[in-house]
Amino acid sequence: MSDIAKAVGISRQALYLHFPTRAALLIATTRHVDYVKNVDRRLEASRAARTGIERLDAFIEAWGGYIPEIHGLSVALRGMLESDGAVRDAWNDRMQAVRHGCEAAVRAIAKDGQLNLDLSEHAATDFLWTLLSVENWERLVHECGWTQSAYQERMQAFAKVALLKKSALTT
Amino acid sequence: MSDIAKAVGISRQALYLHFPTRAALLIATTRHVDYVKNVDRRLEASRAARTGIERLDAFIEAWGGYIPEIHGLSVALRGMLESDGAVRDAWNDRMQAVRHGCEAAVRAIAKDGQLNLDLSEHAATDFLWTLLSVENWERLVHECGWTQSAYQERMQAFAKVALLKKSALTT
DNA sequence: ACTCAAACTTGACACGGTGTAAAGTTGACA
DNA sequence: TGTCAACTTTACACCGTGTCAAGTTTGAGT
Repeated sequence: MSDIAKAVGISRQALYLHFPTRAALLIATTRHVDYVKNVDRRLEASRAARTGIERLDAFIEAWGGYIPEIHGLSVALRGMLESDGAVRDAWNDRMQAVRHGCEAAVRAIAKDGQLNLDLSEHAATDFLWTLLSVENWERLVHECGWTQSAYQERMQAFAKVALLKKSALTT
Repeated sequence: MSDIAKAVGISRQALYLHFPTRAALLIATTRHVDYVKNVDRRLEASRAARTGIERLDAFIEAWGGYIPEIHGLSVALRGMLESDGAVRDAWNDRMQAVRHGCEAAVRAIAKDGQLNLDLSEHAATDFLWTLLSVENWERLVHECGWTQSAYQERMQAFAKVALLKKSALTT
């Protein structure tokens, strides 16, 4: 809080006047970033897709491209997940938005009759959502040194082989 | 530290006599758990496998079955990753052991000529390692409610479709 | 130009958790 | 009996979060 106040050029107490707790500041930042970067619009851009596969690709591109922009914030938020309920709620809320995107893509694939027969829609959503987690992005891009475009292409490929039935893969 | 001292039945200061810092205690705990549960032996059980695919399955079974046992500890450790270099080293060291297991499985698959042609051994290792992260296990088992056996089976299936070339998948 | 409220400042303090320091107790064993 | 290690009690320093109170600046409305 001191560091932020210093950076902003106000006193620490003025910061507390605006944001009663550190958690509140982070949550407000999350909301603000959402507003400025317009996550929801990005995620729903994939709605335009006609086929399930197109939708999956579009979703992975939109979300995968968004992760780098929120990464720093997500690290700060995640550091408080256990200790602070409000942060947990804010984080879960955002992650549920991502999950809905995953769910929609899976449903579109299922509608096309192309979902892997071994998976329920629910399990497929769980897996896609997990695959696309910020943590996995961090590991692959930061720790393993994948480029952003390699990340996106490979995730699209992995998602397809995992979620689609075999007959849909040669398409 | 107070809570632990209380639970152990000694004074907080006696605890500091044994472990100079909180981080040291966690690291020592990690070492002890490793010793008691013998991770390395488990992970290397997959060495016996004759084919790459067998090795992959055995590794996922061994590591996947081990995660629940270290999960609580891993949560504590991860909470200190940013702030404490020694914790980071200890954690990275353990994670590198897992990565070596992944690498060995990937190499065995490549030796069989069954590795997905779109992936280098390195990229395949990166992906497998990421797929099998403790964080993903948490998300799927705790948050999504997958059973441990569903986790293991599905991870084996996902790993195979992601890493093997198409001609090896019908086997 | 004056007033008033909101925004902000300074300075102090409480609390909890980590880690340090010092002096005293206990018990084993040589 | 002496001594050494393990432990205890008590006290304190430091840091970060959050609170409180009193005083100052600013600027919008009349």
